[in-house]
Amino acid sequence: MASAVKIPRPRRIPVQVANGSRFDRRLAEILEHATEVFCEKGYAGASMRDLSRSSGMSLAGMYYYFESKERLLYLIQKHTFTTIVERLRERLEGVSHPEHRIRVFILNHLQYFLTNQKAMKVLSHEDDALKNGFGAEIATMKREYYRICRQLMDEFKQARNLDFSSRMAVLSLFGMMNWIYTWYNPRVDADVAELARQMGDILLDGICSRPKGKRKSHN
Amino acid sequence: MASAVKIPRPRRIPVQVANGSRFDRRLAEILEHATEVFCEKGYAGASMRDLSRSSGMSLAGMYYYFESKERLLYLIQKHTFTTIVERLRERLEGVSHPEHRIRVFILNHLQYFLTNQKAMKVLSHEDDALKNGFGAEIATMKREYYRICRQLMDEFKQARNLDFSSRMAVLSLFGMMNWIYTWYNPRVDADVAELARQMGDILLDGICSRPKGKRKSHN
DNA sequence: TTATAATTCGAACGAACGTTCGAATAAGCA
DNA sequence: TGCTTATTCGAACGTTCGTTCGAATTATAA
Repeated sequence: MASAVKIPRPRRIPVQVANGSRFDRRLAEILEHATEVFCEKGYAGASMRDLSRSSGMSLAGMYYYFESKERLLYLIQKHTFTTIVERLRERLEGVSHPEHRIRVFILNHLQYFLTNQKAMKVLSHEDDALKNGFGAEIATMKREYYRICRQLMDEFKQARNLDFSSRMAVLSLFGMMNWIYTWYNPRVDADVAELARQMGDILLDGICSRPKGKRKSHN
Repeated sequence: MASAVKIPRPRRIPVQVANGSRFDRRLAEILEHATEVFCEKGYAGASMRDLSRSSGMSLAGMYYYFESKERLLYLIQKHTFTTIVERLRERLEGVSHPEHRIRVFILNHLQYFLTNQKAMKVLSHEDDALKNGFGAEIATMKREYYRICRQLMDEFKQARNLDFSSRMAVLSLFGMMNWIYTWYNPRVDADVAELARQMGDILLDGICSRPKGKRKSHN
């Protein structure tokens, strides 16, 4: 028998093996806890030791599930984004009225934002923490999400024969919605549906009151 | 002659001695460069070595001007806030028409935001990086700024006999305005004055279309 | 010039960082 | 039961972190 020769282990092949495997479930748990910590301390401010403590796993053990802290953030952001876009597509399916479609968009965004407040804060707050490859993919998803909203806005504009900057309207809407994590307090503020309605009102009435070719004077 | 006895130096008394002294000017320079670095890397992500490199001063030399990295962030945020509120007060002085007063607020905010984009990003992005004492003071200034805007909104509401949530209106407005640092591109987007006008239109028309006691139906 | 105060810096401190390694344990299947 | 693979971990790695110290340098005023 030959003396024991060290065979190099094939490390870290998995990353996403089966669907709902033990590995996947544990990884999902870690992502959930990590999201909370990233939300509280920010990406750079959260140490791997913080993250391991929060999910009750040893520091070294974490690296069995992902190869770096950056990759962990990437996994969180990707999962968050994928989910929100997926839900949006489902909800838009049966709705054809342009105004309703925008209202569906707003409701979906706010609903997801408020039930996954931590994840969304991480997503909107740490959007430039990822370098090169990772960052580019997330940025693409973000652009796609913007594109969807922009298209809804254009359809609305055309249907009503209105004249306003879709870009401004979409970006203002995102601003209103994404800022919510800084102030929302369930004991003071209305529920999601009412909030979505109010923001929809502000936006839609705001852009509606300037019909094509006319300019309201402000004196 | 007595042997040389070390007299403990009175370290770090200054912090803000005279107005426009050499010390103050150099400190202002450091703050300016540090703002840029904080903006790019975030508070936690920017190291004291990054900060010292950016202002061309040695690492140790920085500590002559402030006693900790946290205090440096505090100085930046305080200066930014003080300036923006100061300018706002000046500009509101001669204006009495409620709608105009809100438009002045928006213009002032956006103007300061776009000319001091970096500082404002640091201000809105790192608002929970400061601990306890420092954080509390900045939070107070923020509340005061919110209060001013809220009051303008209430006056407008009363003057026009409207019915809407001032809180929602103010926070939506802040959202629209503060989100701007994520998208503004001077080569694509309108100038500040036009931008302020458009955001003012969206907000004011949006909240105006629901007169007291009435509810527009959305079908 | 000389004495004093203001400013700057190289070098180092201990602590915390992200990551790695090989051994130890648990799970799954024969 | 044993064998194999999947999972977990303590201990350590080299680096970088924020901060400090005392000495060196520069400005100020006599």
